[in-house]
Amino acid sequence: MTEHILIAIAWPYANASIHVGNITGSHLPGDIVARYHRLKGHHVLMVSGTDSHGTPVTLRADAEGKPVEEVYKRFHNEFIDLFQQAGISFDLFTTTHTENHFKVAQSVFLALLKNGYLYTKTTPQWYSPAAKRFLPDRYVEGTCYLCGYEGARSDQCDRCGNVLEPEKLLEPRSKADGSRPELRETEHYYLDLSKLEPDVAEFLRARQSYWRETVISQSLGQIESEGLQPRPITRDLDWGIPVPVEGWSGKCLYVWFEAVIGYLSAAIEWAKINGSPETWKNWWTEPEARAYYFIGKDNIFFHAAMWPAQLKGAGAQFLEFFAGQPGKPLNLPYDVPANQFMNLENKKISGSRNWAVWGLDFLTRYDPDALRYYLTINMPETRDTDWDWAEFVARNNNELVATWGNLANRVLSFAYKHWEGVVPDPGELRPADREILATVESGFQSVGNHLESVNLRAALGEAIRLASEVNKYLDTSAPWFEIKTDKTAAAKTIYTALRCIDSLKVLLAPVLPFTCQRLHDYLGYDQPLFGEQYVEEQTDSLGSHTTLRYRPIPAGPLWQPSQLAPGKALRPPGPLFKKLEESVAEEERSRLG
RNA sequence: UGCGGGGUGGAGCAGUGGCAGCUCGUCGGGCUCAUAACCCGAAGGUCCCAGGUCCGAAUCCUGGCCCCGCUACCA
Repeated sequence: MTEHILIAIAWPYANASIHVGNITGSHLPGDIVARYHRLKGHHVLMVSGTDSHGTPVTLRADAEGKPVEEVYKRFHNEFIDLFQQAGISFDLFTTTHTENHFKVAQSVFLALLKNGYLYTKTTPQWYSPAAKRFLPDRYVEGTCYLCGYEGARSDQCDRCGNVLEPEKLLEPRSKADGSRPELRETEHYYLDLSKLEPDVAEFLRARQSYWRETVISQSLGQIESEGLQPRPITRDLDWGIPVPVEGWSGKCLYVWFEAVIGYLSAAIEWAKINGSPETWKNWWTEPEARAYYFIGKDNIFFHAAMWPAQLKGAGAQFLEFFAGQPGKPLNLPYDVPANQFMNLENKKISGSRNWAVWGLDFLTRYDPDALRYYLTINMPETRDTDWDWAEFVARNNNELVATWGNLANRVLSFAYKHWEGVVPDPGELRPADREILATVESGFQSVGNHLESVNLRAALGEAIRLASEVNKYLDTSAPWFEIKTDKTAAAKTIYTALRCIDSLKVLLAPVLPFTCQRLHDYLGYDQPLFGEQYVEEQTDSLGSHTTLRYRPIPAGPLWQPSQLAPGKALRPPGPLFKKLEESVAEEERSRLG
């Protein structure tokens, strides 16, 4: 049966480049699961985009003396470049700065308003007369009214560790320009999360059995101990989505509220530019559809508690405001398999200190599948992990190159050399041949189950273990010996081994799409394993924005054991991976900091 | 202070009640198809410490010690 799978990936913020921690945290795991479901023949919709709004972007633009649009677009285009090179195969990677997203976000707001989940409240906020704007709490520094520390942020003191009431800060100054802000009254909308708390708790309890422990404890656990408090969802800002209420000009939807709505608006945009504007509903309002959200641990509460509250609160009324007619309510997340963090050489990644491995920079020196392999086998699924350059080199050489790459290469070159470039005819297979085939083919269940439940390390480990089984089989059968005395026996061995690597190619393809495609070509196939990524410009009333898209191949399940036919023509093989010098570790370490 | 995550052979990790496992490294052997790759074997652990529960604990309970994160625009 064909399923609809929504792969929702965290939206990178438009004020910093993407590093390996970001990639292993959300983009790569999402892509692996998406590719797996595509191979299964399911209908996958994988979306994300650049989170373009908010104060940090405007401050950065001010600092550079450039228009804010220019700054967000620079990062947006950089993200697209990286995702294309790394094979992060979004059906649509867009941005929050689109006419469509504005309308979708405003419709969610209006639905919540109509359903009685919003209220307004007036509070004092720090206002900068110099910059003529309100400042976010963390951009106001001053003296802590509890301990007297002079470098406290208005919402939190670094020295005494207390959470502060921003308006009580002494000697306030703007972090942007040092000027002295003043308190001004301002009115904002609040999402009454306390009203939605029972719904959110029920939603989480229903999923408790299969969600990651860390995610449950940080969402359900926190709600049970502290409850859900109302939160403001608007800000005094001009770079963002206007509040769709008369008399509220100069105020925008708060980024935490608005950006997550991108998962919905991107699906809608995708359907629209595909010329089938209603199809997004297959993923969003059909209850059997499953939505997976790939995020880092810092985002757990927003995705596992707040976003479900927004969706539940908007409910069927979303369509009333968006399309002018009522419809089904929106689907809540099926799973939020959040990852922990990846450190770098035992220290926390820090962009500003250049303690980071940047995605684009990495790909100028190494291949994308080497990156994807190391990030997957070392993915922070249950705890923080560490990127260690020496380990990267060792795993690349010992596992990727030696166990898997060498297996494919030795089988292919032997076959190509001794059977004039075609798959040998094995005749009747021997018990040992059938046994190794059964072992490898069991991977479609075992590896598949791991991918299905988003245990990607385990999935990859299992696939590599199966490759190692084939190496043992080859050693036992020794076709290089058989060929001297009994070419028929060697044909059985090599045919069997070819079928094994043909199957392993599929099992590994979600993690290693580039090299598996190469192997697929060597094995003589003409149809590709996956569709292709391409860049396309979209135009709307806000101007134009670049999108990264994916052109799928005709549907049909490829996730099944090899059916390699004897006599099939092979193509001249070559090594799939590059072995790395051990000196690489030291060279790379010297780039840090 | 508080909250969270950890302490398992040289390194990195898996393992939540039943003979302690994986990858790498080390040592010895085999093979020569393959990117000096592949295969076999060996050495190496009081599973942080001390109590407790249990027929039985790395795994559960109690107490203690140590490390890391939450404190910076930074996932």
